[in-house]
Amino acid sequence: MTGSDPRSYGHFCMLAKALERVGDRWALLVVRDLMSGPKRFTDLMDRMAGITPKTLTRRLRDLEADGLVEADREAGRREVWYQLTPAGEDLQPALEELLLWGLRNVAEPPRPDEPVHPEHVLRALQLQLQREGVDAGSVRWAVHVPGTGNYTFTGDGGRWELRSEDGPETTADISIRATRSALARFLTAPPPRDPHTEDIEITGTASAIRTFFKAIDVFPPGSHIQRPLDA
Amino acid sequence: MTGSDPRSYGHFCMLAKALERVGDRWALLVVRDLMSGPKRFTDLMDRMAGITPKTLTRRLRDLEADGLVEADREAGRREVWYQLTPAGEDLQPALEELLLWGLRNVAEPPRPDEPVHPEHVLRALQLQLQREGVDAGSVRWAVHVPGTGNYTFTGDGGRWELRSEDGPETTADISIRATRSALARFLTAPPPRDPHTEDIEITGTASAIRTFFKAIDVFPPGSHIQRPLDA
DNA sequence: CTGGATCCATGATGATACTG
DNA sequence: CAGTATCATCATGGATCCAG
Repeated sequence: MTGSDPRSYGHFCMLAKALERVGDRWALLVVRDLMSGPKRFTDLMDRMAGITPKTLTRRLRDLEADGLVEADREAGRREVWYQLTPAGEDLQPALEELLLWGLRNVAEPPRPDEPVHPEHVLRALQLQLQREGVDAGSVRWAVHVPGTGNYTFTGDGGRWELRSEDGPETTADISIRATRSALARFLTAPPPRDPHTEDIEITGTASAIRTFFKAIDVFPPGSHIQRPLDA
Repeated sequence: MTGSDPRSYGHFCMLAKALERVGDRWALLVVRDLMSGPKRFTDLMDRMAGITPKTLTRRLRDLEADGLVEADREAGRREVWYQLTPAGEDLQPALEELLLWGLRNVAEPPRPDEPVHPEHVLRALQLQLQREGVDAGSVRWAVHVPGTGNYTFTGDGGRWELRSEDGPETTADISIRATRSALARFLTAPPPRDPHTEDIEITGTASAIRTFFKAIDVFPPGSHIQRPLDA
């Protein structure tokens, strides 16, 4: 009412001001997908199944105007690359806490028709391992998901990292190969997990595989403590 | 086809699932104001200037359905008290990170007509002191703001707390008395601050007041490191 | 092909007034 | 005190189309 901008809350509260910038529908999901590096318009369209081009355009323009996103439009090049500014990257702690809240409070198994991007599942695993302080020594896990690229999961003394690998497969302690949905089902199922699941292939030394299974026992959260019995 | 609920993102991503529950407009501001204790409908209306009763009702019903908020409707009593469930309280880390992001990235001084609630400003100060690890020993500051109640700010070895005081004024090292907007202007102005500002009254020993001013030098963020000099 | 824009439908939100 | 009712507006979704 007071503010010239109807989308403003008009409160002198930094949470309200934060939400004025990232509170719109899809906004934080755009930031999430740009967190792993610059992307093109169609890259973002692919990852965010369900968004319309109109809405994505609007979100990118808003985020750009608020200084969270930067568009690289090089002359003579077709593609437009969107990337986060420092202010955008600075949202990482908030995104992590929101993701962990979702992990703790709305953990539902994936529905059969629900699109799954490996990066989102692996990111959840990484944050949970980090949060629980799981220390599996110095390990390196390669994850291969046909159609969405390869990921490398590394742990070193309680510190975990997730990287997307564009190049050829690198050496790793274990190698996991699965479809998108199989990976999601495997990781979201409560322990104990079956090392010989049909639809997922894990290779490596028996010792490395045991280390892997022991580490991911903390995922999903609460599963190693207790399981509520319902759907 | 994909989602029976049109408000669902339809992604298997815990951040998306979190945003399905707290991503609606005003939702996180409701959670914010319930974080300091149970409130009535009109309490929330007062704090969230600009929300319409229809929208507040809708948000409370949604949050209740999602298990974040609980309504106490005692028979024979007019008032309805809303409070957070454990899942709702569990949002505190996420709210704190979002607030700190706002503090770091959109720090604007309050506009003259902008309603200010002391709790929001003091909460920002608390989080910043905590985040910066400021240790002022064991201190107790009383804040009196006519019309919005009293607050007690306590610090003990790097750990800071903010409480709303319903009862009479308790003993404290210093006592701050100001209007809403004066308090906001005082705290959001970059240091060095003037201990003898006209529109704010600070009482206590000279030593205690020095401790106070030194502690709040970290607020707002970045102000104690460097100030951009333009023009 | 990428990176959008346009048209239309609908649901969410805002403004204002009123009620059990 | 705690909402509901009504109307207006805006953001978003769905589908299609277009320019470089």
